[in-house]
Amino acid sequence: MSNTSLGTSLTLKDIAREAGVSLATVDRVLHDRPGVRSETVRRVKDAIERHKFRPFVAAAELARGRMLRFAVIMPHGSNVFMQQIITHIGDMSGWLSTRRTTVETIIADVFNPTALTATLEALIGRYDGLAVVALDHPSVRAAIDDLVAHGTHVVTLVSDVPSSRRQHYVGVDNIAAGRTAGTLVGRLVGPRTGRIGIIAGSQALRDHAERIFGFNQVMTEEYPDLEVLGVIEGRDDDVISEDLTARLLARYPDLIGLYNVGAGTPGVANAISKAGREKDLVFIGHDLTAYTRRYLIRGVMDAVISQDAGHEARSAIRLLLALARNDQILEEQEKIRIDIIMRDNLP
Amino acid sequence: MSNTSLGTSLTLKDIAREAGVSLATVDRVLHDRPGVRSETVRRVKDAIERHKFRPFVAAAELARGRMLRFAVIMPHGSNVFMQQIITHIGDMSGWLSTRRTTVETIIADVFNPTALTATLEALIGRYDGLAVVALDHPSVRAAIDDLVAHGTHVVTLVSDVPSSRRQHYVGVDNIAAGRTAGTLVGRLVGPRTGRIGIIAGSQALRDHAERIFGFNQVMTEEYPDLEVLGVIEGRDDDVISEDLTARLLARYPDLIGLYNVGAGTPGVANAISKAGREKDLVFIGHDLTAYTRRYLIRGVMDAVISQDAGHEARSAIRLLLALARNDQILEEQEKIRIDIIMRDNLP
DNA sequence: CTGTTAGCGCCTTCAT
DNA sequence: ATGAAGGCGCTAACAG
Repeated sequence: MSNTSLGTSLTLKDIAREAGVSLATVDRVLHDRPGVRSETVRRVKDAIERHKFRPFVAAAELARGRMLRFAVIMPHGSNVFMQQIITHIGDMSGWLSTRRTTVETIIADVFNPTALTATLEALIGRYDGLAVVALDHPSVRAAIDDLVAHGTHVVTLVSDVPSSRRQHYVGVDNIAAGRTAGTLVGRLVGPRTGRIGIIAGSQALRDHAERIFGFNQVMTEEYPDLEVLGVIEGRDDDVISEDLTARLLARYPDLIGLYNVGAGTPGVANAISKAGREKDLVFIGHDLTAYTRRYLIRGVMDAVISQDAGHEARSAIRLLLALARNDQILEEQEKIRIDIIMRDNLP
Repeated sequence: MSNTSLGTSLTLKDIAREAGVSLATVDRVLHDRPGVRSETVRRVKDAIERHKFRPFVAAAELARGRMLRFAVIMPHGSNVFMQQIITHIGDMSGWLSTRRTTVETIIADVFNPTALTATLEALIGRYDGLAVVALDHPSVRAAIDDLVAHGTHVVTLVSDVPSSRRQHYVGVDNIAAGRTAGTLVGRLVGPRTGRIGIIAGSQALRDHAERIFGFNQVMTEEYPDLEVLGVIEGRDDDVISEDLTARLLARYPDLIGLYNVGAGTPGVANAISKAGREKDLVFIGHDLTAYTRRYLIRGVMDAVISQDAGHEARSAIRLLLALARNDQILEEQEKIRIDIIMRDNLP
């Protein structure tokens, strides 16, 4: 029987007494605020350290008094995955209102650097925290850095801007996701040889490019017998994707595997079904939706690679909350996993 | 731009004024405490409903003043997965101390119903919340119900006691986990035919039995050409498992798949390596550990089916916290997934 | 540079 | 059955 926590709870007052100063001074030290002699700072920090004192977050929250304002910046359009994130953010509103926190969803043209930059710049000073689905572009980076410099906490969502000062990235490693797709295709086609097709939304999208990169890595390294065809761009559109897939199937009768990098999965699935290739073609895609769920159950799809939209939504909000209250972040909890979903482990 | 949360924040006082009563009365209604005329209750509830009022958790937490005491009841022994949970619980202690909450780990003989029952009974009235790795047995169920009746919040962890009054189960559906293993073996062996071996700790363990059940379900339904051998019991022990696996491999040269239901995976892996069967034998097991991680990378194992120990630990604690403070539970967040882990999506 | 003080919103006695 | 009032521990304004 081991105690994994501290016994009785100290308060600021105890530390103040210990260090021979007033409450206010301890508070200043605790928050690295100026106006305290370094000698005094040391004394106070000592006392804090000695007792492993951690202020009671509830009291701080109450005393701060202010409401927290967060915003999530999402792309417009009908991408199901993004819709899921928006829905999950909405699902938290009750929980958040109980914490005096509001979240707004701001729809922006995140694929246009100029537009996104303008949107971000206009938000300076208006929110305590921002979660942004951001394009990686110098002016966007600058806008993010500006926001952070002005005291807004920023996390990037789904798509990162690695060189910026955002305090966290909430999303997956897309190269690894692509590699996972590659391994699944390679393993599931088995000993057969033949061609493998790749359909992407656009190779100009960073996440799509990264997934393709990872996919090809695995294919060349480990499945040299499988011939990977050039990438086809379905622009994340069902109709276009169906059309392109149909042509591909007609043209290459020895096509044994298909990897859909982005959206448009219903289109691809339709083409496969119409060609009567559901059984023998290995088909892997991304994101769990009402559609892909059905395709898994029917056996049209063999596996879905997914990042949990709910987890990403909650993680972004949790991070912003922790940053705003400067509460401890449980790093492990905020790692987004690459989920492999097959028929039997559907959530 | 849509606001997903409430505007200004009301307080108890506002509701009190609205309903023409005092703070204390609103508080009573809010917590279903007795001593309020039903007519008054209605008036207050109306006002609360009308304004969608939710009390500020931070204020409640501060006012309550009391520290919360939780305990996690874990089996003794060296099961790595259980150790991971214990470690993750420990990792939260800093975060918890900031919330005036302590967690203790209690090691008990959870496989012995009498012993477990006694342990539980002795805990009545001593904790605000309990997470229990529990055996499903009538006397254990009774003990849990007793605890709940005395105001202790109880969640079951890893292994459920479905008929009890525990307010939550934190863990996975083991039948589905077994089915997932079955699908993976079936798909990964490809078009080959041959025999499939199953090694379990003990068929008397509920979770092992359920996994085997799910595994066999899939094999009979979908892979009738694969002959599944009778279950071998390695008692979750590396040495025994290695020995048994070695015999199996020697006896059945056409063994093409192996499913290890419980622990002892290093033993099984060793036997496979020594027999030089790493490449052609499909090997699936449970739980991500330092070992299984290495086996995935080396290609000895093809996939690991896992439940995230960190998630389970955090989920159990979060649930107990929410229950104790009667804060909203985000159900979706507490669902434990069956993770399929292959080399490329290793976390 | 440091201390004093008035709340923040809710819970909990204690009166009525 | 209901109300009044004093904190809980911290923050932030204001004094000194």
